[in-house]
Amino acid sequence: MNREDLANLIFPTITKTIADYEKMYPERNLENEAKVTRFAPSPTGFMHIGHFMPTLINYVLAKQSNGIFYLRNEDTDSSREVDGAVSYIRHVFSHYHIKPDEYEYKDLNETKGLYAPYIQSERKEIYQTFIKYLIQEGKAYPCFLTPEEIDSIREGQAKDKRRIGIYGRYAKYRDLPVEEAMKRIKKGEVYTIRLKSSGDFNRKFKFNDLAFGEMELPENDLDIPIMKSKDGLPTYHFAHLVDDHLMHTTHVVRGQEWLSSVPIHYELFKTFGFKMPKYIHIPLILKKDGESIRKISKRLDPEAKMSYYEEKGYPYLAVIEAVMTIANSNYEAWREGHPTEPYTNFPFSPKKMSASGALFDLDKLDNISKNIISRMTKEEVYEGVLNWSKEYDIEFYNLLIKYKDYSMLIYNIEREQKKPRKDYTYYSEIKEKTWYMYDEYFKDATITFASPIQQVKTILEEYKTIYQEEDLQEQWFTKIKELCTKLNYATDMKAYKENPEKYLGSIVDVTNIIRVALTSLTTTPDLYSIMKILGKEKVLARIEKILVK
RNA sequence: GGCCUGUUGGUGAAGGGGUUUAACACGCCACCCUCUCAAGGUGGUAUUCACGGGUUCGAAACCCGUACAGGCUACCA
Repeated sequence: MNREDLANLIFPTITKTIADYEKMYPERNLENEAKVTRFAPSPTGFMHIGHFMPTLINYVLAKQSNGIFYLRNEDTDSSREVDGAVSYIRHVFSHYHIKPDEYEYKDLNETKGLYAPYIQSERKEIYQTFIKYLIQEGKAYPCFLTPEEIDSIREGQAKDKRRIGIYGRYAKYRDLPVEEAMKRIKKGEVYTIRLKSSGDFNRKFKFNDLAFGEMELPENDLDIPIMKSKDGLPTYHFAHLVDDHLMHTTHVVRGQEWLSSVPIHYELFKTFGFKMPKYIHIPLILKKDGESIRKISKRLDPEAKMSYYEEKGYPYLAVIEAVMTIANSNYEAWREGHPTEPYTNFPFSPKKMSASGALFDLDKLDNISKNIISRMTKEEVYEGVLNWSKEYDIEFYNLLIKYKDYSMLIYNIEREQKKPRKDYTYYSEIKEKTWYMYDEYFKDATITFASPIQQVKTILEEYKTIYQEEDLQEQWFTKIKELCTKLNYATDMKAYKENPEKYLGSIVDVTNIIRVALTSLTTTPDLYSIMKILGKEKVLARIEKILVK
């Protein structure tokens, strides 16, 4: 009886070798500097902003180096799996125009890429081949510790203030004779496979993280589980080793919470003699909660969910720009110098990444978004609102379809100029800011004036007589001033403020009466533009409606 | 408890020993412009870089300690 027999007892159906798989998944044929990156989520919840940042960085790194960005589904924990998590990722990717070069969508029966399967639960045999090798080499062993035993070990360690985990003398089964192990397995005892660690916790090794720089970490000496008893699937650490080796990942971009697992990964790669990918650990996105700061939470913070941004109707690029700004401190400066280049051209530098967690600033996002919308053409704005309303406001959507050109005129107010208006922050806001332009909504508006109704009527009566649709802006404004003079309103605020008792009011009162009559609101974009778009018929009808009351 | 990482305004941050009386952007405030908004313009907004020591002619920057925050410490990823 030897380790070979033990390996065969545990994995009777595994006949391939590691070399076989390395042949099946050969080196990628890419340029020298090309980076191979991946987004490898576990489908245990819906994608949130904390996933989005690493996704973007991975994507940018691959794109700008003519490399490969692939999607891998890390579904090794079936008990925590959430329905729809994978299709939601697909949705987010398509919403943000992120196209993975390789992926596997089981529900669509769609696979792309030569390193498939990209779903971990379908790679069981591959992992087991690697584990079998370890057993043969005596570098892994079946462990018969029960959960209860492990709990009591942990309790004991905590009580004695010792390091917690299965290592050294706590690793009860690491030196169990092969015969004994086989006997127990044959008897049907439940076991997990653990790595037989050769590390020494008191020894340090040097590790270079591309974001954090060089650091010294203690070697791993934990006999970590690499295969679960329940279904023979590997744990995260082991799957990471196998997949990133076979898929030839060059750069792993992941959240900082993984930094403390590096010693495990280091040992795993060393054990097999595989080259480690480069690591870029990125800061967490945090949230201020009263006085304290914590990791952003899907449960507590609506803005953590990717759906938040879609529902509000931020242009997809606004969210990307905002995240890039957090990810790399010199992104904004680069953007200023390259206003029209795709963000994927940004020379991303891991060294320029902050090492501490960052609060996600929604004000900044709003500002970025406003700027992006202000630089769009009227057609692009229309497209944006249309797509948004199709999902979230079907009534408005129908109106937009009906009044396409008319709506675009509204979006074009003060747009085609050097410094365009910036009043739309996101698409969901546009209806709130333009509804009065549509009779369908305006008919139900309540109209109240700040000035006495007699004054209102006088002004509107007079205005009706001077209003000419074809007037140019300057002509229109001259007429307004003449009207002011005629009715004893000051034509400019300075004059009015100096002698308020001399006048009935100022030009502001006059224009605001017209504004309210036409829109029901006291704040709108330029009145002249609004009237141009409404057209003579609507303008007069809306004025008449007030006069007859 | 152990290990790891961090700490510069309200936010993201630049800066890695003297050119910093701390850049830039967002926010906020004030004023200007103005038919109301949105913009735009001008200016203000950290008595000083978590704290305490040290090194130095000189420290936000280098060293040590402390505090605080976060992460990990699962047959979760």
